[in-house]
Amino acid sequence: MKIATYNVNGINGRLPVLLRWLAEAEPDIVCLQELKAPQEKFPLEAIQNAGYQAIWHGQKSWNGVAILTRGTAGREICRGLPGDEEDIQSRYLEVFTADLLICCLYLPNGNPAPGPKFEYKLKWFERLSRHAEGLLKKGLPVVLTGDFNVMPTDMDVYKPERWVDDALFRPETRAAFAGLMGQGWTDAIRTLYPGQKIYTFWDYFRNAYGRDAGLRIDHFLLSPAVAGRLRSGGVDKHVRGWEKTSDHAPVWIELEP
DNA sequence: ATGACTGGTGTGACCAGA
Repeated sequence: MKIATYNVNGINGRLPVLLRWLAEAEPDIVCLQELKAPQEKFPLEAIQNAGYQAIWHGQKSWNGVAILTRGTAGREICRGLPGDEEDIQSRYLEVFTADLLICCLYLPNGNPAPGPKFEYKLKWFERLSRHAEGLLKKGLPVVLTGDFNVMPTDMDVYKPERWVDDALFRPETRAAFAGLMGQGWTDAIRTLYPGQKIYTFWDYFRNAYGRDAGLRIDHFLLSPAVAGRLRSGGVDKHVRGWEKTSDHAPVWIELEP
């Protein structure tokens, strides 16, 4: 069972890259973020022709998340992060498939910090933690994955001192992530590669990819039952080097059957 | 310290991303 997460940064502009990567990587389940497309502009036909069913939550211009499943369709459990009726941003989607609860998230960027966007990020994080704790307490087999917009530790940033005041790396943000982890989640990629430099995002600016000036901000958090099934994982870094590519690379894990 | 790049929107002296 291969599960992937990929912030595509515009699903329609990225469609050739996405289809090429799907054919190459052959993941069973894919969480996508930053569709940047309204609900009716999701390229369902192309996705279906590639062999996938899709459940998605679009939004004009920004955000947007989707969960693709190979072959059979998943069952939608939750659309939008619970806890704030007034939050209309499309950043969270939950689907049950292959006996797993797949939670696809796009946590707010939060810059500039401090400010209202950073406050929104921290509140969103609180809501996520509350919801995630509920899932754990129910003992569900959960894969909580997506673009968290957090570098958890110094190891996850090419130059930590340059990022200490950034919303992705401020103490409050890292503390929120640490609090979430403290509930009992397993950071799959860090578990597989302890002590290694491993990035999932490279800025379009300043030849960041060429210099390997990256960040690790796309994560897989596994509930205890799922963590015991973790076999392998990685970042498809080469995809970041393709033409017309996203600033993120796909990240994936494989679970024992 | 600043700005560089990209997608979407719509043709902006735009916004937002990270």
